[in-house]
Amino acid sequence: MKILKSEFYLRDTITVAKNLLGKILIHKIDNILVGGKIVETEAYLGINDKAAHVYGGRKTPRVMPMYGPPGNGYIYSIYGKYVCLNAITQEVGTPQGVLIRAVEPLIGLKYISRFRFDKEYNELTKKEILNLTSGPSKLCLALKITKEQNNKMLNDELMIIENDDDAKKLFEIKEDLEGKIVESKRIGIDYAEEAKDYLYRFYYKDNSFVSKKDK
DNA sequence: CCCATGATGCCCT
DNA sequence: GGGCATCATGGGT
Repeated sequence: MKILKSEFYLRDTITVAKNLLGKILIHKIDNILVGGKIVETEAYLGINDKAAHVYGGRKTPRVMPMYGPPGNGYIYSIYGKYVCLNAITQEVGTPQGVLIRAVEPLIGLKYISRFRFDKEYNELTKKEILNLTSGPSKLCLALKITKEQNNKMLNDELMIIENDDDAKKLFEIKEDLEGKIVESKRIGIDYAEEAKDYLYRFYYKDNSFVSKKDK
């Protein structure tokens, strides 16, 4: 199992956002594993990006994990009851990152369905299956990602690994549903003026767990 | 299917 | 006190 190293995240953030597609997000909780393949991401380009939490160089307690090392995890709470996960890019002091917006559930489906809908996987409706991890906060609920993991490197309990032959075999990853990478506008940032139109969202055209597709 | 709306609490001003 | 990198629900089509 090859965990992505700091160097992976020490590249320009757009490149990292695109290259995170296809990688596998895994959460190890005691003795169980849950995880999925990343199928949708968004890049947030730091202090000059009006959509970013650190726009203008803000250094409030909430956003400090963004100033951490490449490969750090930034998990923030939003709308009262949800959280979202970012993988931090660039060197210490340069606060950029990639929001993980959707994954395809693969590992520990039994636990994922329990965490998300408190049901057995084979009792889920088709709609519920598609709703397991098709959004930035849905995937956190499904993989039991909480602020416990905030400001920790993504190479331990919460980690992102290569989707290589090893992983495919180990986790019995079947035929990949991907298609081309689509570049699109970021979601939920209407306040960001001209930055709201930047094409900083990336997703697999043919994957059904993407949160929102363009026409 | 699509769209509109309310929930809900932390974080910042 | 206002805003928020969201989600679930309910009604119309």
